Amino acid sequence: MKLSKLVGERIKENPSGASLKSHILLLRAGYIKQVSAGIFSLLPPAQRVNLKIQNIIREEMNAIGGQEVLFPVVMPRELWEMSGRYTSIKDEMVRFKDRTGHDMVLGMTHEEASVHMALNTIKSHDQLPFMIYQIQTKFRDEARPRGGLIRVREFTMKDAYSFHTSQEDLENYYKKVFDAYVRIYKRIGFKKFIAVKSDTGMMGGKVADEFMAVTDVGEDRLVICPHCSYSSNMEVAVSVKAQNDGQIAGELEEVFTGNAHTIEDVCVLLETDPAHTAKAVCFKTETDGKLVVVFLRGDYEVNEIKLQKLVRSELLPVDVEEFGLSGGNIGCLNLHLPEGSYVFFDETLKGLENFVTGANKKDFHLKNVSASRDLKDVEFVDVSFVKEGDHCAFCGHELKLTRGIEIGNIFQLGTKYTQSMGMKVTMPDGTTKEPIMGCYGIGVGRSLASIVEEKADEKGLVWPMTIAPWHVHFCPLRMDNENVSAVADEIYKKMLDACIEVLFDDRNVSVGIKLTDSELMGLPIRVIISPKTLANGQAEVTLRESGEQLFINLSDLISELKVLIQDEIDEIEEYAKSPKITYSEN
RNA sequence: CGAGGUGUAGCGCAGGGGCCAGCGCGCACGGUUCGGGACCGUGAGGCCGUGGGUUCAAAUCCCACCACCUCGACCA
Repeated sequence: MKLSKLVGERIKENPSGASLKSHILLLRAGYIKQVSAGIFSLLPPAQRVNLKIQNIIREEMNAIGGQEVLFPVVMPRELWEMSGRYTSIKDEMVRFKDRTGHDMVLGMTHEEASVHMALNTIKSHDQLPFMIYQIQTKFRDEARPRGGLIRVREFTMKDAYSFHTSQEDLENYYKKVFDAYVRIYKRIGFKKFIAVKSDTGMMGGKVADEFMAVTDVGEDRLVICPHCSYSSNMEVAVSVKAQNDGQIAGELEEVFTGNAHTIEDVCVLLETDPAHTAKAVCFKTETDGKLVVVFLRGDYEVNEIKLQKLVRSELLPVDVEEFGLSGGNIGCLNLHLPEGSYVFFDETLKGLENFVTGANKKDFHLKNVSASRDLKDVEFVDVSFVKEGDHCAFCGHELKLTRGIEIGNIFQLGTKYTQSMGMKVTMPDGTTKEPIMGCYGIGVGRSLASIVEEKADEKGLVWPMTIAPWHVHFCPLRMDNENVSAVADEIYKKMLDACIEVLFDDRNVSVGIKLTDSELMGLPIRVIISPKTLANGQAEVTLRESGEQLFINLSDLISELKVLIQDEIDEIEEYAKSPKITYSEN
């Protein structure tokens, strides 16, 4: 490809409104162009990366028996009503009417379509297990797209669906997919990625793992044990909470605290610290409007996802006065709640002595409360977030908190969709059974952006050889020089003949522009010729990632480049074969 | 959906009732340079986000809307 004809432009100044490295560099290097909020066009270089990532995914999916299919983007309402998701999913799904007035939706995931494909065509246990997958555009009307390709509304996703006759068979296959995912991310070039336990959310099902590109700019908070294999999304992470010190409490005492309602104010007033308070956090259930009160140690936060599982409902904010409570003075003793209310005591209160809590009376708090004395009959549950300093629930080591971008996920779905859509297969004993499903997603564009986050430097993009849009950036300096331009044309032709993927900067522009553009675009190998190098019959070869520079005789250039390219690819493939990340039950 | 912000040339921005709407980069043409975003000259490029109002006069003031960005809520 000749750079003079490449669609897109390199820009010098940082685009306004972009703050993430991947967003800024992909814009500046001419890889992406925004069309609307969360909607982007991929320019030729980005599409080449996109296709290479897709091919890696395709190879690994095929290698574990996946059958590639293509589901429709537009689906009728009825298909989504079969699973109940036409109503359970809200504004995130785009709906519209076709010309006859029929309700249609844009596909944001394809569980329904995958069951539909198998429905009535798969009839016997003998045809299971199988896995079908597609690589296709999804549209999710995200409330707030952000970060360039990190969080978008329209995106390319690989989604796969497997069908099994037993939970055991699903679990075995699930591990295979897990390993395939590890290989995929390694082949793409990721070094900093991990698998974490996650919430199953609207997909339903029990077990779910997410693959995370570890980065400070990630949207998800992660909990990792540096000692054992435990790693989890903060949403569902468990831990041994910070120890309570067990100091002896004195007599219960009611104290006037007036306008001090927040934990901070109360602590200042009573000269204590948040770790010696029990705060109340209140919600209302979405389903039936019941009050939910959670007590937890003042320095912890409520994990609403854990809480939602306990009350089996979404949670809404609540005005506690409406339930006759005194906001800011709710405490865990002598609490009188309306019939049917939920009250939970978080495990952070277990063993807590000598603490402060609301007195359930306007303007008053209780001092010297003791869990062992005053909360004797209480059952403690885990509804709090893991906090810095907590310890691993499995090995006791201190946990680390970090952040990540979700670049893929795998779910054990169960029978939610086969059951609701009536898919059954005949078993050997003549009975029928609803197949048990797994589903497995990878965000292609998000993976592309995440690898940029991991590898790009202050000069620009840095592509791993396996997904680079072109392997070689051929950059002759002084194209006004007749010798240079003649030799350049010749070398370019030889590169093409040798099937080297090359971007040829054929422009007659200044050296600075050529060099900075090449660094910005991030191709792994840069080949320079100039009057200087030609005087020695050489080309200068620079490796983008390491900056390593070598001079190669023109006569050996093509063969040397092929070796450099192949070595780099081999190294990544070799790395992909040794999975350091393995599936863990915890 | 909540809070804040921004819309002026392809990009980054200035101008905030009155003359012809500007600067830098980029683009086109000519010339000189050229191994780290060179320089000189000439030129093209604007519904000042949209609609309504105030005024003799609006890019500028007022109202509404739209779009986009940031933070939060939400997120298979």
